[in-house]
Amino acid sequence: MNKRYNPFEIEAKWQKSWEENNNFATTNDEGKENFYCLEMFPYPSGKLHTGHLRNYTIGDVIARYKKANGFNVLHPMGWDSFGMPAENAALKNNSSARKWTLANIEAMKADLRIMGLSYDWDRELATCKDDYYRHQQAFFIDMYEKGLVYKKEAMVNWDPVDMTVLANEQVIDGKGWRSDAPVERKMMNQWFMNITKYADELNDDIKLLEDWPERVKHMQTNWIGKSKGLQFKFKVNGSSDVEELEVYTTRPDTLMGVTFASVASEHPIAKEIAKTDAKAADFIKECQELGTSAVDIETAEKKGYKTPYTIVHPITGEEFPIYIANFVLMAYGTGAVMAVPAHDERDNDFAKKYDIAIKQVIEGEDPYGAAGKLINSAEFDGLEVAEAKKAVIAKIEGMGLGEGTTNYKLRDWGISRQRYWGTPIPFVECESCGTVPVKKEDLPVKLPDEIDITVKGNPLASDAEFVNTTCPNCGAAAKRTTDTMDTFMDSSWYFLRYTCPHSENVLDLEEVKKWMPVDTYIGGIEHAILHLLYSRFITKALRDCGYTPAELVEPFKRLITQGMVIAPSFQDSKGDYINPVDVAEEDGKPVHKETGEVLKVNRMEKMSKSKNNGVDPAILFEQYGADAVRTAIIFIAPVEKDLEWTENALEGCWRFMGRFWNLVHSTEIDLSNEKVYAIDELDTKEEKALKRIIHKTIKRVTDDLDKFQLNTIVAAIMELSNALAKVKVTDSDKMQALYAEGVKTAVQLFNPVAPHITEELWTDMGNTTSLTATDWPQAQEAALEDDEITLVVQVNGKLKAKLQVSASIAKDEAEKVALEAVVKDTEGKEIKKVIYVPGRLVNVVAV
RNA sequence: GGGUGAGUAGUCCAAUUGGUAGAGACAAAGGACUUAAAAUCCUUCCAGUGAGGGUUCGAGUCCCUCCUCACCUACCA
Repeated sequence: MNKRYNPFEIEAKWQKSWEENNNFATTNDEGKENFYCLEMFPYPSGKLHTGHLRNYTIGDVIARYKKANGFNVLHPMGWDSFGMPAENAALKNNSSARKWTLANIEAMKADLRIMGLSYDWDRELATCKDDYYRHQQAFFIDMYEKGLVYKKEAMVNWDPVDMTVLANEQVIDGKGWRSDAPVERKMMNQWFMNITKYADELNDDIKLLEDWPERVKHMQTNWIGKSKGLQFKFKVNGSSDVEELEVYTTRPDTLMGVTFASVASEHPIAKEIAKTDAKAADFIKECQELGTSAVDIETAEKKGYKTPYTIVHPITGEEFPIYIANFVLMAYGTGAVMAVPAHDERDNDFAKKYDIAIKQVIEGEDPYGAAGKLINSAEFDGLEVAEAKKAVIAKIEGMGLGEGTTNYKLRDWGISRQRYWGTPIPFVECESCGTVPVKKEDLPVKLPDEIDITVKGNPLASDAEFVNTTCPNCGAAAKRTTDTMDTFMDSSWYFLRYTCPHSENVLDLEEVKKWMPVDTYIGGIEHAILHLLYSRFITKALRDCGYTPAELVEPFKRLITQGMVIAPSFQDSKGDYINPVDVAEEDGKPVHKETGEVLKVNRMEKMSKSKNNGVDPAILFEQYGADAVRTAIIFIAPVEKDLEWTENALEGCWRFMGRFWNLVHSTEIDLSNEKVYAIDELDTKEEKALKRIIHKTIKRVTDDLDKFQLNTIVAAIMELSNALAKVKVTDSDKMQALYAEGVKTAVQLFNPVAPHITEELWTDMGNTTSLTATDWPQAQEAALEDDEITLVVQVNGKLKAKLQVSASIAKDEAEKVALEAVVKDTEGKEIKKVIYVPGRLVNVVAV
């Protein structure tokens, strides 16, 4: 046979064939186990980037592998298709967010098709379509009725020119990103999800996530930020209106060391004082003008204002001043702190600055550590910190001033967005009935397909047809809620909907039971906190609304967080970033292809638009075909590590494709030979060695796939391929039969990574069924064992000799030959000990 | 400041989980083929595992200290 490798032809051919034969429809075979393989669905920006490429290739390898291993595999894809970019694009192009989004979906779907991914497209969903979001509206109403959704006043970033609410990332240096107007802080009525109600469960269940990366679990834990402490009230002197100040502390043991209190600038006490105290008002204003960016916070000086109010120590009755302090957060705890300068670094700095007393109450060298015995603490003297915490809490509880509590950093989730392109919140504002949910049978509250997006503020609010309705309760004229939902809501349950995308109900309980939890969820580390936390929350909330089975506590069994795709960036003398496609190498230096200018090379960093260091996957496919690109993506780096993109590595994979192709197409050996010899039927060393390589490769590839060590499977297949390439038509018949067996095996093993070339070769070898319907090869145990091993002989841990011995060598015999081999090295020494590791080595300890 | 992870040939990466540091690839050099080049094939070269200490018969792997880098998080009381 002599046929040239033409990836473009065969890839298109097989993609068409898989589609026509519906090869990746989710199967439901009885007696097969189910496997749910999911990659994070993309935002349809219109273009595939290398991050997607990596994500979906990894997922596809797993899905195809599981399918070959006899699982019913659910491997769906869809679109996270609401969100601001569509509105921005509509504004820019004077077109429609919907049309733009749908066109992008089609464009990206075409790109995905070129990658040769094994999706069940019948389950495709798009969050911007009402057959998806209507169900989200339905359970949102249920959650409202269960108290998991509520409205409250909350601070937002308000752009006074565009008359719109801005997300934090749209505020740049305190100004609106588009209007450039100074952003105002404004209280607005907003919708919230009561995620804090689940804080404890979300925190506890992290321990169930055995197959999640540790660091993601840490991030989740830190984000939830559970702490135990004491919340209690000080009596306040100096005011007729304020009688007490409630504080939260994680260090109740230091209560006796309190010498002042500090409150946030937004604290009611601060506001109270500001009414009559101009200096206090000024100070509060100053605090609020301070930016909230990380840099501002880092550089800001810690400042305070001493108020005329004092707290009364609950045990000693002493009075201490209350300060308004610019570093106290209203959002955490009670917005007020009992300050213990002897044992808290920040309080210490503050006390020194304002000349406040410092009272040490714990012995020991490290004042900020939490160990030691209490001193200067009256009745608590002599207690260890842990005991003292309990004692103080008990004391304060006994006095009726407060109680031991648990506190979380986690805040309730504000989901209101004053924008058009999102899921409408299905509520109506009625003058007489208030906030009323839309009746379920009237869902969906449909987002207008076309809308005047150029109006200031939320376009929905200007759409009379959308806004004006009747009250579901009393029938009177009423107005719809015009807020839409945070897109994180859309992505917090899509994985459930995939199990039953055509169901008339929110979810089909049986299907959810069948497929959930997701067996492997693959995505970028950037979603380690919010998306995963919200998804975990919504899964639990849906369970409590009866939509999912009670036993489904966590949505994702195994989480794979892929690393970023990184590349160096290039800059010319003007500082402009030059894309790698325009860079050539001359004398080891990067130069601009057109101008010839030598470019500055920056360090490796994530491919991004701003650094113009990304490569366009479409170009790669055009040049190398999907199989080579997929292989390179898998081969270059382990899944969870950053992938340093180089064209050279891709070229290497391209060359490998050619060599692999030649195993079938430039050999005289008969590949239709189906005779498979067992290891003990083989005669020569070479035959046995090749047999072993074949079966060891099966084992290695299989084991590595099970461990998600995907880069090494490519290396193993290359090794097998290299070994096979050495076989000649002049070799023995058995050798030639082994060649056929080996090539067949290699094709099967390589299929999850490079599905097109393997299908083609499989067919060319005379097979009539698709590889997608072929079982994974099984390693023959007998062929995994060597009959000879290299026995390493060490003296005092240092390598001295290597001996070829029988694999079944006995301990005594091994030690005997080893000692003989190192006679010279042990001469005149006393042999103290001989260590024997079966099948590996003998270590002689001699002094 | 806190947390997490990672440092192995010139480069990307392996190493049976405490047992010969090298599987695979890139790059480089030489050779074969070619009128020539590309492609292809063959051959060769290169580290003692970031530094130091410890445990052990034996450490890339475990423990401690330090350095560098990356990511996350941050006035969280």
